[in-house]
Amino acid sequence: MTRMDVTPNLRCLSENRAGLSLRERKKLRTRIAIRRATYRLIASEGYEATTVEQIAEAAEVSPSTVFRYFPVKEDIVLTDEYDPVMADILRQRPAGEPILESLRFVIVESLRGMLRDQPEELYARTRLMVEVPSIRARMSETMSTTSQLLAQILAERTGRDPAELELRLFVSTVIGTLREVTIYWGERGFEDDLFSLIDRAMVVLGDLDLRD
Amino acid sequence: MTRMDVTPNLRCLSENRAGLSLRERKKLRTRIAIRRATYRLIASEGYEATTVEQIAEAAEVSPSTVFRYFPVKEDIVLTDEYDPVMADILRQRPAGEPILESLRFVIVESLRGMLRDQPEELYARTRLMVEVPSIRARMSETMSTTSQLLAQILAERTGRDPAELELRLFVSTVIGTLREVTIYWGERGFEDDLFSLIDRAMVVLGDLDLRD
DNA sequence: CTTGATTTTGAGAATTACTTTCATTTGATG
DNA sequence: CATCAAATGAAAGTAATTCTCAAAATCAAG
Repeated sequence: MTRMDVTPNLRCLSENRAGLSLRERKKLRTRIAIRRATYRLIASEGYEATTVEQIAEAAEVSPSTVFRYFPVKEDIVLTDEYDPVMADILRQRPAGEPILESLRFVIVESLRGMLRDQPEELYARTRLMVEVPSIRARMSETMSTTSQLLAQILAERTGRDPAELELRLFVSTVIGTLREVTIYWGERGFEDDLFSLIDRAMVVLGDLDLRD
Repeated sequence: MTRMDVTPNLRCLSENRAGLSLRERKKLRTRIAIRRATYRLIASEGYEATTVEQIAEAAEVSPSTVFRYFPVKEDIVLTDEYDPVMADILRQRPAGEPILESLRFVIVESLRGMLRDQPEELYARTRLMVEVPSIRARMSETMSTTSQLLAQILAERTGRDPAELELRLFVSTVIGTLREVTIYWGERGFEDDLFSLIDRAMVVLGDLDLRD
């Protein structure tokens, strides 16, 4: 809800404490504390075995507060603030650039950002995506939201109808590919170079393009 | 668990009562009763508002039994027996056929079958997919299983490694497209012709193909 | 058709995610 | 400091899901 007013810094995300009121900073701290506690507990106990009560205790807040910040347990682990980042990157792409290329750029840049800022979180999240079906499922939902957002932006840029089937399919295919690549990467223990995998994926997408 | 021994008839699925023991037939009847009761209740009360207890009562079984048949509430609504059907259709495709064409055929034929055998269920399910996020999420998971199954078959046919990234991406893209098209279809109140939508989707996928 | 083995079912208790409500605390502000 | 609005915690409630165990149904032999 309050996410809109924070212009996201492409560099460091959850550290963005500049110019926030005491209240806001406290909220941010709580949010981070909950997430940290969760990742810690999950790492030692596993996802299912970690109850919200434990998380609350570890983060030194009440269970109600946890639910206030993250309505669904899975959200704690997969809510990321990268949607607006991706949106920004996409908006900065030249209008004439082929759509596939724009999306590739967005994906690569976002991943690069995540790997730079919070690599551990990216690994942890990917691991969860591979291991916990409910998280994987929810992640797909998240990505489908991302997909809609990007489609919206591309619609503006190309003057298409954002609801147009073809555009939706195009974007969701690319995002779906990102999902698959990430899972593949995680399944094989992060041994491959993520960006090489993305390159291979792009080859498969080949000259997928929107025609008129 | 017992699903493997039933060679699925391409014509009528849940009616396949031939040569089953009393026990098996009874189980099948229970399964169908639960599903029917669920769809009925959902139609009048909505998905979230329908509790498993109500379902159990309506189907005249105990809640435990419901959970024994469908471990997760969502399963009642989205478990379908079409995976083996799709697999069979795919296996019958000529080895030389382009993969995309094979998959298109599988999709079109399966949908045709569903529309013929249980159109109401297809509509109901699609409606749920559009309206209930948790179902949509789970449906994606289901489709990803389907996707793996089909990839496996295609791997055998083409002599590829079933775990190969490119193959996985290819199949999951096509299945993901089916998902999107179905949602699109449902969002617009089933006004479009489903098969025309699929044709349009195939145009977007264009000459997506696996190269070596 | 009776008996004993096997399967399926139902009853009930326990866990846990999630919701809702309300009183209390805390930061923002004049 | 006094006041208002937002944030928190406490507590009770709902519903999904799991587990356990005993009763009932089916099956396979004799």
